[in-house]
Amino acid sequence: MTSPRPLRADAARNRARIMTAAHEQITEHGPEVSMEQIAAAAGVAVGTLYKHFPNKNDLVTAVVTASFETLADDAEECLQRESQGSPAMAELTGFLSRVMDTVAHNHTVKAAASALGADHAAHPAMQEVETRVTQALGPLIRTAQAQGGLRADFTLDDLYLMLSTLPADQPPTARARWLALLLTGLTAR
Amino acid sequence: MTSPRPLRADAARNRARIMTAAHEQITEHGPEVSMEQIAAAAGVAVGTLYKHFPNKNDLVTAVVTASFETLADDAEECLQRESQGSPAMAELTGFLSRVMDTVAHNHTVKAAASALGADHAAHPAMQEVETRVTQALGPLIRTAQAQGGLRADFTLDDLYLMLSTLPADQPPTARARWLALLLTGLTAR
DNA sequence: CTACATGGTGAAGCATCATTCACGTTATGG
DNA sequence: CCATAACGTGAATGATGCTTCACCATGTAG
Repeated sequence: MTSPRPLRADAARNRARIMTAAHEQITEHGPEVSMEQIAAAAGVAVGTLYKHFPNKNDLVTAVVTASFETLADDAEECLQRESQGSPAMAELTGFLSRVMDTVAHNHTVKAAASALGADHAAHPAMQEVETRVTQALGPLIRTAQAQGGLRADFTLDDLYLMLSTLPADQPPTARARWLALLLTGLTAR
Repeated sequence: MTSPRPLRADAARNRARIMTAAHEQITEHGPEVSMEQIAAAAGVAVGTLYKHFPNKNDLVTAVVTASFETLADDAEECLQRESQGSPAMAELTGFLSRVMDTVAHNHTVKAAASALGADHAAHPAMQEVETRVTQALGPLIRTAQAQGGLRADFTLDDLYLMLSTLPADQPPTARARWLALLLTGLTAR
């Protein structure tokens, strides 16, 4: 269903190079890097990019979706640790804090984080990964509330809201302060 | 010091038209509107824009700085009302709330709000207006703390930080929720 | 009323980009 | 080793946008 033909050897290699290069370039310069620049970084010609992706938007989406998985992995590890005795609230704040710091110098994850909670109706791949995040973070939130660390009315949407407003271009001290202020509001009384 | 020559009549008229049109266009479409579009909206030719502003950036800055004044006015009115008996904390939250809602459909004020607290070393005009905001909001913060509504360690920089991370592209309910969560954290215990 | 500085015009110059395509290359099955 | 489908190439195309400039128009001082 996915692959009628196995994809030629060099084609597969180039595709991987393109993904890697695109990821690096977008991470560093944001989604507005030119196709030329991505091609150069990948060591291929522009035309090759279009042999693998119909247009720039699809390439960017592919890259963002892929690094989206990073977030899902992190979230699942949080749930994992929680099941081994770590306090749920600590895992949640750790997650938030890590994402915030990553987003500060990683445009790809920044795009991924602000895509969370948005309706990516068009991109089923994103839909799937978001489900992973949801299934990890949802239980974590409920546990944190049961354990009494997190205010009872806090929802997953609230978390996504926070992720979408992370102060990416602030200095580390300001970011830390931002998180601290918010956390005060999230703590159960 | 400011005007060696009084500026010709039609020139003054056009300058005003340009500012108005630029403001409207930037407010609606963001700072990335083309000079062509601004010129069209102002009813002048592109070249005329450059007779009044050396380049696009300077025009945008002028517009943003001007609508910056809106924020300063609002802040000063808050201080005014406070001095007439209104609770300082209420004025602060009102200010935050109004700015948040404005920013949601006004790209100009959005730019102005996120410029607050940044070091606009190059633009003395912005510097001045920021001083107005600072001198209105600073006392308001201190009063709110003295009256016991605002947490004691809250600073002006914190407020600027919040203003720079306002959730502009979220629906009204999400925005309200965001503010509510935040305010819980800002309230004195 | 006139001279001319000041202001206005918009086509043209440049850059930057995304995207295409006619053509050359190469992996791979037979 | 060959045939050929798959792949790679990069100059060309067309869109968009900022900025400039040679020329025209007009407000205004005298």
